[in-house]
Amino acid sequence: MKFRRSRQRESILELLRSTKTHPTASWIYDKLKIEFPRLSLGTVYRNLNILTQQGLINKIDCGSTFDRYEARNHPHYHFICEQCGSIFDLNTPVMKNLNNRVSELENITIKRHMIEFFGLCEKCKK
Amino acid sequence: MKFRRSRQRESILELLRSTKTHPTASWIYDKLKIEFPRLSLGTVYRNLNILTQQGLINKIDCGSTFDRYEARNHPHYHFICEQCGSIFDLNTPVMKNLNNRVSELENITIKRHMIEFFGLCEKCKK
DNA sequence: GTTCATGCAAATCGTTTGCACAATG
DNA sequence: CATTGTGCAAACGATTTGCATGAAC
Repeated sequence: MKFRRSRQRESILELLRSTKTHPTASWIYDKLKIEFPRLSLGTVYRNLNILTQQGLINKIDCGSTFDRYEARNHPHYHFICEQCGSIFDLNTPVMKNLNNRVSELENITIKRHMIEFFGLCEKCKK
Repeated sequence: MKFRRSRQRESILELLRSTKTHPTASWIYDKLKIEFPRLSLGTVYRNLNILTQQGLINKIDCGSTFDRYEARNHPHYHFICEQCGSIFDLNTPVMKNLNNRVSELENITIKRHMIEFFGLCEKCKK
């Protein structure tokens, strides 16, 4: 796939680079509506996908478009297969002191954390 | 809010407790359709929300129903405010050896990981 | 018998897509 | 001029909700 330049896409990238927040598509749409009065949300989504493909921006996701549930038993981390999307519980011990360590470093109060590890599961590795 | 018991809700909890997978609502729906032929997806969703409220199950999420984007610069972790949903980049150094450590422990190949810390941000703390 | 839960269908919301036209190289 | 990007509107898929009926306490 070959990409051409477009003023819309360049403005989206510029806008994302200029902010420390983690915008949603509609936030971007609202901002750029001033520069491009005829802009459509579809264009924003299309360009966000292209920029992600190009590795110029990151989409913050958990590896699934579905809500997923689990019966709470004990704290644990997750391993998510990048190919098939399966989620596995890990036995790796939870870092209990991590919240406190980071709280001190950042000067905020952290109550909990989640870690997702990504890679290929047994089946997809073959 | 007061909750009554319902056979549907109890079966959903039982099902979630009996599996090591991380089911979606429709997977649960399919399984329970045998026991409750008139079951509706709405009921599954309602009960999943109630069970989550009661703390009996976990919903695996990243703190946002919107896709969020950021311009990639350097690896970092995220802090997410449990109240307002804001996402902040942390300066805490990334644990480069974590992938390898966990890979050895679990005997799988981990390529990357994400950490989200949760708590209350400056504004919401007040 | 009052309140909560259910089934059903319609509505909602974020995101994607088909199409005709405009912009890029 | 061949191809990619745009705006617009319709479609999509996961989740939620309104309503009349049924179950729980």
